[in-house]
Amino acid sequence: MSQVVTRFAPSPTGYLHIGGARTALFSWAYARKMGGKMLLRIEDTDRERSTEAAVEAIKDGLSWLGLHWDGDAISQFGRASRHAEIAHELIARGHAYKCYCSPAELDQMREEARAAGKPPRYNGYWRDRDQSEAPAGVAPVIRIKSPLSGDIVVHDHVQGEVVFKAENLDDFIILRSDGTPTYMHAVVVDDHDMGVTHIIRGDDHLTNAARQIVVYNAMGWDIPEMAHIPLIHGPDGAKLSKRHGALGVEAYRQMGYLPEALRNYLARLGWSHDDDEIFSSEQMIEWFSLDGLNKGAARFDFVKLESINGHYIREAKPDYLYGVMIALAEEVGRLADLEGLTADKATVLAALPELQPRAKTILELIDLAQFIYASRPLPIDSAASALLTPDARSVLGDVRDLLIGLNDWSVEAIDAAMRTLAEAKGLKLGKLAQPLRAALTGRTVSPGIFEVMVLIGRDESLARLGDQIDTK
RNA sequence: GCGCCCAUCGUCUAUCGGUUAGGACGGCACCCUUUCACGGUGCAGAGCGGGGUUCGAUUCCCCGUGGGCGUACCA
Repeated sequence: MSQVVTRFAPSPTGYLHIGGARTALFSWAYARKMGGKMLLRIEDTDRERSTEAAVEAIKDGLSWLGLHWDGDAISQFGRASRHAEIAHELIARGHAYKCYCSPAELDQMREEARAAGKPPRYNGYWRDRDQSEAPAGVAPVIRIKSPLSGDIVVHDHVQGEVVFKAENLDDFIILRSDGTPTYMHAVVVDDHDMGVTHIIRGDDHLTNAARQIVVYNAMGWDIPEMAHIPLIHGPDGAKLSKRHGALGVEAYRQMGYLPEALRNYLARLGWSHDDDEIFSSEQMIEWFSLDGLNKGAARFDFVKLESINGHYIREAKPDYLYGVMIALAEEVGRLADLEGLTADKATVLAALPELQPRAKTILELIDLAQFIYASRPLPIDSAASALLTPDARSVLGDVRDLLIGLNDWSVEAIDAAMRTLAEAKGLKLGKLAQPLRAALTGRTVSPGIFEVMVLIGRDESLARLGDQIDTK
């Protein structure tokens, strides 16, 4: 019974957003570190907003990031009768009661409290009132009896001891008038029943923790260890918006980020292990501890994410990257690229070591590979065509004559021949190389142009060169 | 309004009373160089403000300021 059990409990009202992904990452890392389990519970009690598609999106997102949960995902909605059972048990124990107040009466109470400079709260009208006074035809809610005085303290691994005065908490609803549980109640019952020992969640739940402790105490249940991690903010320090990165993890995949890079980046947002920046999942598990969690909110920074992504692209094996490129081209509908990458697989694989250091995302990697399968005559972008002046084209003519006579089509041989030619004509090598690059790739940026020539081969190289010399 | 949380370079962070306040991303300069990257070297860049406590505070306490979260028959 000493096994650690954590849980990730998203509500399926949308995709797995970036903040949720990080919460899951920490819950997962802690469970793995402690040799315990991470459970997945879908908080779908809000029937209006919950969708099956969102459940799948969340599971897909977790799987893509490599955050595997133990056992089957649990539906909170499916446990409604258990929640109701506990609510009624609480009444029987004298810790809860039925309340018949109307929304209008509730509004009035809140207004009065606010006017008195107090937190807006329920005033306990039905707390000790006899049920015989109940109005006819009104379905009651069940409220828990929150302590009237004293402190409720949350012992938090991140925030420390957080004290809430009992008078600031009201008798909140645990069971709605339609018999369904509220979040505050369902969470406690589920965490208890699931044997959760450590609750790791966003600190937007910190005040909720105090309310939930009321339920734990009323039932006489042990309170799990808690760690409320700070939220992720946008670059301006305010709430994370879509423009700032509050997207589903699949959006990151579609932008060309590698799961290991996103995972690594997210881990460093609010958690640290000395000065380590780059680490594998295994290392994170080995190093992870609740003590390493930060208290302040972190801002999301796409630039740093890109940098880390670039690192993982550089380190990756070509065949792995090739697979990711194919899958991504298909996912985002880049059919021409999908076709070219598939048709010229061997060349792409051979070119990848040249491409990798130049790409920050998989999308960029695909762009960089386009010169391989581009069909003639190549589209020339504006910067490249600016390079193809009449003078440059005439130089390219000399280059072509030289290359036609070249027997050894290797980087070394081409390099030597080109340098000799440049010297003979009194030109810097760049004067030959840049127009050549424009002609062979249609761009001003590419891997080493001699490498490009070897990659696409002699015939294709000469043909592309010819396209630029002979037209005009 | 009320309650709670937070605060080190632009950003992510190290520091757990004594440091020239360290690293990473980004920026700038230089090197490498056929372009762009990669790589290498160097530079600039921070303890929110005010009070305490202490021989000594970035670090502990209080106030202020700024930001965040919560305040639902949402989760």
